[in-house]
Amino acid sequence: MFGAPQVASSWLVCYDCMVRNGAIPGRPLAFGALQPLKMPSSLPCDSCIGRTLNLCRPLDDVRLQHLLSLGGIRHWKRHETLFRAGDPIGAFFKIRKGIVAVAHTLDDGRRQITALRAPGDCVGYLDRDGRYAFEGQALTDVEACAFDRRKFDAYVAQHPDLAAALVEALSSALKQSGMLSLVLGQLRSTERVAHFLAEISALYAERHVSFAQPLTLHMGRNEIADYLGLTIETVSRSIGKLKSRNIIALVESGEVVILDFERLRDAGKVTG
Amino acid sequence: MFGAPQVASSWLVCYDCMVRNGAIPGRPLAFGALQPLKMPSSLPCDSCIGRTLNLCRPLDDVRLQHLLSLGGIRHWKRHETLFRAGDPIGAFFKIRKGIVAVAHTLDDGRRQITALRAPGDCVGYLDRDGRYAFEGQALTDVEACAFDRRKFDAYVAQHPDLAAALVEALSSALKQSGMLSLVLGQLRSTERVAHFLAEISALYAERHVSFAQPLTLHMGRNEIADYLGLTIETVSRSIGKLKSRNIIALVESGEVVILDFERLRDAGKVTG
DNA sequence: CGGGAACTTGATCTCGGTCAATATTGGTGG
DNA sequence: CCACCAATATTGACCGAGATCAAGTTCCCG
Repeated sequence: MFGAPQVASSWLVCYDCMVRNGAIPGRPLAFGALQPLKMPSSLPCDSCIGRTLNLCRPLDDVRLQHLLSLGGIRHWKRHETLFRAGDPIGAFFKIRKGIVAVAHTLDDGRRQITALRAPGDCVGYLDRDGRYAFEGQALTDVEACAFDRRKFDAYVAQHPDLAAALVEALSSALKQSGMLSLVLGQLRSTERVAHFLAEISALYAERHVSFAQPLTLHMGRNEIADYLGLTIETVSRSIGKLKSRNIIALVESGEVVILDFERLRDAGKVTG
Repeated sequence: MFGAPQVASSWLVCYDCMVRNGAIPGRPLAFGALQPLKMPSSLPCDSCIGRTLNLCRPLDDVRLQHLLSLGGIRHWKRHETLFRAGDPIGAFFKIRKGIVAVAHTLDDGRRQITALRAPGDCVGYLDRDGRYAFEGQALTDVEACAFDRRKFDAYVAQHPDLAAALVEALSSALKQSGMLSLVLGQLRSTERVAHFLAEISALYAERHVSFAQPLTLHMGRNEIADYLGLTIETVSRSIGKLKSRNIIALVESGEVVILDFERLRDAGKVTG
């Protein structure tokens, strides 16, 4: 998908940069103004950082030297942990493939997923006294660039365009987080589930995780429940209600077909 | 005393900068390393911007010229609106005095306060298509620096230290927002109220809004309810429970005395 | 097939919402 | 300073959405 893995001098471009340039999954990429980046494929591409800044452009030698020292690409399997709340911060991550849940767990086991992050997003940036404020868990198999936090911060300090992109990313995350508070504080169970389905659908389409119906949720009922502040039983029942109203349908293997997008958005109230 | 024209060259320092330098309310300030800033008192001080960057230092002439064009200080009374969700973004605000609620209201009237902002914090930065994503309402009389958003963004682009501070501020806000999601999604009513009281107490102490017991909440029951995703009756009952457990006490005029900070934190679960 | 995990469905209970009745506070004018 | 009234807070009775507990059912993978 990113071109053949040619060890030492291949293309290496972020998923979201790819998307921005009109890539169609399974088809060869046409990058227009972009030029090939000469660097090992196991290292973060300029666009991985650049998108943290919405930039996608060739490297000069100096910048390349910096990049080589920042970090590299890593992989996680579904349900594995990228980082744990309270652990000393080592790296922060820019997702290339897969979905990551940012969550927090109470002593008694209650757990709240506070955000879902898709390709192009960053996770693991928030800290408290040098430790992760939340935990990051892979909801699917995940590929991400792992940046050494201190080196990255130093790098950002020298590249104002990167800082601007970081501000943009954080703003977007903060807006989404506020919307989640609205959902958790004000919506009824079925409204929450409807909102979730609409949100997931829009997110996956935007980030090219899933491209069409039927929609693969990539989340079990317990994960949906932890995201929406409900129990798995209530999630199941709410899905049942939406199904009986002919707003959605469940296809074999648990995938979801949205039959009436208009009414789904309507049932979800929050349009954000 | 010295006959100097006070109008155009008075001190002007952010509340939080003041606090950082050990100011005691009602007492003359002792600023230590700080030097007086020469600028009209109706304009934002360097530290208003600088703190957006944790800086507090004298201006050079060039920087002053920029500052003069960015915006000025404005005032709002309790319950007035700083900005409305959906309105085109004009300014963003750095609070000097008072408390601001960031909120979102659904068509049917349900309302969620998604954040509380105190002196030193910024509000009105989040947008959606050039419009405010949330509304900002004064919970007390408020004094804030209003910055023209476009000019400010341009200014930030030229001052990397400012961008870094903005990243810091947004990170902090995002962390708090995640904690609110945890509260709204997982805590029971009395736990939420306990958490709220502990949070408010810490916030006010840290930002020198209130300095001691009894604690003035600056929020009515309906505002607490909108923040915690509860009803005013439930808030009232939860306060009653904490009172009957001798964790808090209510003094005349509705102020709160925290009798047992340990048990209050404990009842609030989330320590963030 | 068989067995375990995930999902659905049903019965019951409980917390918090709703509706309603006071009680208290705060502001205004006499 | 007090009387009055509106706004806000407390308290009570009742109800319902969603949690909890408990079976079933389907799906998946060896």
